[in-house]
Formats: sequence, structure tokens, C-alpha cells
Amino acid sequence: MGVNIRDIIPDQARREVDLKALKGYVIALDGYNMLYQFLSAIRQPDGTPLKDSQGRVTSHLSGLFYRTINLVEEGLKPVYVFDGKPPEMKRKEIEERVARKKEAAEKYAKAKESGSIEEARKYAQATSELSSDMVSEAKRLLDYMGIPWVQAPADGEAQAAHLAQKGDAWAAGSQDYDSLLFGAPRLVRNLAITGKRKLPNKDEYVEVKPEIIDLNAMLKALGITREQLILLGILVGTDFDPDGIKGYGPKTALNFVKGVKDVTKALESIKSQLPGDVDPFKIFDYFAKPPVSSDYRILFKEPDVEKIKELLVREHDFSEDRVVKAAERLAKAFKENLRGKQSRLDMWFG
DNA sequence: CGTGCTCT
DNA sequence: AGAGCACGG
Repeated sequence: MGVNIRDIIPDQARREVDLKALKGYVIALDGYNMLYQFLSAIRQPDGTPLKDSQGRVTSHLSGLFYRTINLVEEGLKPVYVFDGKPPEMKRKEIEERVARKKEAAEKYAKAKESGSIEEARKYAQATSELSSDMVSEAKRLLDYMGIPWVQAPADGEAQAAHLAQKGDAWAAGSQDYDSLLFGAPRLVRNLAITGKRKLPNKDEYVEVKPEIIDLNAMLKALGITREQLILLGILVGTDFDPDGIKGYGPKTALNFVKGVKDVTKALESIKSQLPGDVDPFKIFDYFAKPPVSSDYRILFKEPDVEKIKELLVREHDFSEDRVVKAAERLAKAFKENLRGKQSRLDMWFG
């Protein structure tokens, strides 16, 4: 589920903003991460996702369609980045995910049997799995909407970080923090979930706003380099060494890496504390110089309302009224906010 | 997650 | 304008 460094992000390096503040910025969104959030969240009370008349899941398309339109209406310029082939060293994490989903599926069946709706929903969400067909249809929808997407050779967060480093995007957008380890100068969180949200099991509402994290401000405030940040990630655990090293949470790991002068020596010293098949040097290199592609172009086009209708209404039984209305909003927003508009690239944190 | 309606 | 709720596919 990505590297967990939430607890050490310094306040000086983060800023909560309104969506409006992101007007004019290209943001390289982690497509898989976004689709997963929609698939997990857009469900009936008992956990059933939205489906078309043939039983195919459509929650991810609904979320992607309406959310992207709202982002574009606010003037944000989204580019979706999709994962390619995961590296071999991610196998353990992927296997563990499969096991977690299987377990969730069993608990879901039990909860449904016992009539516990809320439990059922919780476990149904945890079974969420994106198929390659679902990703392909999301790409098709983006094509029809005129929203660009980029295919990553490997990790999508690495590719998003690459776009941001090259200045083709202002920031990476994801709920996970990995893009910071991959060198993204800025990370924007909460772009799939902005607005008032009910807290689970509570009668309380919180306002969720986009959160910007600035890599340089973060490294400066923590007093570490990006190399030390990657080392920190390996200590607490990444998708490539999911358990990390016993005894190291983010804070302990921060203290440790602050004392590290020679990263090579540090990697050598932690090697023996990791499972035999986990090579910290390989993980370090993967974050420091990940496989990325420069063969992409970011072009915002006029939406094709007929094609959108064909996909969502004809093929997937969306309501024609709603789809046409939303597509027209998108066409208007394209003309006002995207067509011929220059992207903003200015900095925020000095 | 979102839209869209009702009620205040 | 904004909260609450039903429903979308």
C-alpha cells in the first residue's frame, strides 16, 4: 500500500488548499490509485458496486467521469498515469494483497449471511480489485473526454514523479507517498475525495481538502537528503520489502538515517536484517533511478460527447440525461480552462 | 464516489 | 445556502 511516512511529514512542508488554488496546474494523477479509490468507495450500503445490465462493474467509470469533470471545472489540468509491469521484487507484496482480498471475501460472505450490512460493506470494499479490462475502459473514457493519460513502463508513481521533475506536470497526485521517494518535487493528496465526508462509525463530518507536500521543504525541515529519505522508506517498509525492518517506525527510522553519512554502508549494514531474497541496494536504485518513459505527450482535447455516450450509455447503461449533462459541462470547462491556456509552473514553498 | 431532490 | 437522504449502474 505504499510507504508509510505520514507521521513524519513536517507542517512546514504541507499545505491544505481549496481546489481552486490548483487552477492552471497540470497534475500527474496516479490512475490506478484513483480508480481503486472509486471502486472501493462507490458502493451500495451492503457493499455491492455499481454494475451494468450484464453484471460488469462500473463504479470506477462513474467516479472517474464525474470527478474528472469537477477537477477540470475548477481549472485543474489532470493527466492520468497508469502502471506498467510491476518489477519482480514487488511479488511478495502482490501475493500478500491477493491473500488479504481472499480473506476479505470470506469475511464479506459471512457478514452478508449474518445480515450485518455495515460489516458487509467494509469487507466488500477490501475485496476491491481492478481488472485489466476495467483499466482499459478507463483509458478509453479518458480518450473520449479529451483528457491525456501516460502509460508508465513500470511504476505509475515513478512516472508521475518523472513528469513533475521534467516540468511537464506541476505535481504528482496520489494518496500514497511513494512519489516523494521517486523524486516528485510536489505531491497533492486527496484529489479523489474533496469535500465533506462522514467519519466511519461516527456521526461526525470532516472537510477534506487537497493537501500539497513539497519535497524540498520536507527534506530541509527533516534535515535529510532524498537518499536518506529512500533509506528511511526501506527501514519502515515499501512495496518491495513490505515488512521493513523490525523495530523501525517512521520516527525511529528518521533518527537512524539522520546519523547516516554513507548510504552504501548503511544499506550494507541493514541487508542482514532483511529476508534473504530482499536486496536493499536494488530497492534503493529503483527509487533513485526508476524505469520511466519520456515518450509521451500531454494534449487536452475537446471531448467527444457522442463517443462518451456510446461507452457509458450504450455499453454500460448509464443514464443518458446525466451523462449528456456532465459531458456538456466538460465541453464548457474545456473551452474555458484548458483550450489554449498556459499551464502554471510557479513554486509555493520558496 | 457522485447527482439531484426535499426540506428548512 | 446548506443539510439530509435516496439513488446511480
